[in-house]
Amino acid sequence: MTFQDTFTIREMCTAYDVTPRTLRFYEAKELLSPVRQGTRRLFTKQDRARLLLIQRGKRFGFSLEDIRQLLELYEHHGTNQAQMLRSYQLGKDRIAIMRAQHAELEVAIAELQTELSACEAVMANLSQAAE
Amino acid sequence: MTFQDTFTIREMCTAYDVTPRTLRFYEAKELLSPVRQGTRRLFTKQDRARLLLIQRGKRFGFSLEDIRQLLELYEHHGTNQAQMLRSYQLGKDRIAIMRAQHAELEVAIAELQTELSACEAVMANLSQAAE
DNA sequence: ACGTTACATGACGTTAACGTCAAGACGTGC
DNA sequence: GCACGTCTTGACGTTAACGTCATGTAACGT
Repeated sequence: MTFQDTFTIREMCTAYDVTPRTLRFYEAKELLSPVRQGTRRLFTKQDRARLLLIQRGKRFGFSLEDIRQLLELYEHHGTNQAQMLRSYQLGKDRIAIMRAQHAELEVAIAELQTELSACEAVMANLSQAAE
Repeated sequence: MTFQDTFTIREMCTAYDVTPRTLRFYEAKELLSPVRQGTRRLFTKQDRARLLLIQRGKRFGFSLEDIRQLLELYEHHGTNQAQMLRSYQLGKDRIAIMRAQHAELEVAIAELQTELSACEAVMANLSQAAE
């Protein structure tokens, strides 16, 4: 009784809230590499980790191609030195972008909060005037 | 000698690094509302502020439609009460998303930094082995 | 008056990231 | 052994956010 720690495509879909089409699309774009049992896909633990990174990257506004290149960085197994240096540089650039984004988000959040507070003040006045 | 604080489309493009097509597109989508001098567009100070918010929103991965609705919040001038309440709620939702994104970014940055450090270690070994 | 820019409005093309549908293979219960 | 559900591979459709012409006009220098 060998216990294979793999998910079928349907299991993946319910677990990560995506469609089969999306998973096949990601495979075509070389973001995932499920193994095959006959003709069917079986998604490994690695695929699941990758999918989490993909979804996170998307929330940050990265393109799938951006993400694909970043994934290489997270798996410098069979990569040669030149390849590794490239993805390292790419990671460096990306982390700089993310730091900038992080700082900018703070500003944006503060500004939006100010707007919301102003909005609340106006609405308080309105409801008071209605009495 | 009246000094109009407006930009032509070309001035906007060079100032904000966008194309004329982009500005016209934003106008069509009601994100900008330049005044007209005859047939030509003149972008006001308000348009410039809006454009900055648009570009920032895009960096956060928001769609133009998301941004358009947020812009309404920043200008509750002629809006009625119902309209105001809606954009207020929308702002509430959005700021929650942004806060989550902010927290998630910290994690992602830390993880990526770990990868980069590991990468540096490997590369240091390689260059040492080459001696 | 006239050629040169700068701008205008369509209208069609493009890319990313999937959605949707058609047609076939594959295992599973009965 | 066959109906059924789940999977497969194409292939074409769709939406967002513009790019890229083609064609026309309006101001401006000479």
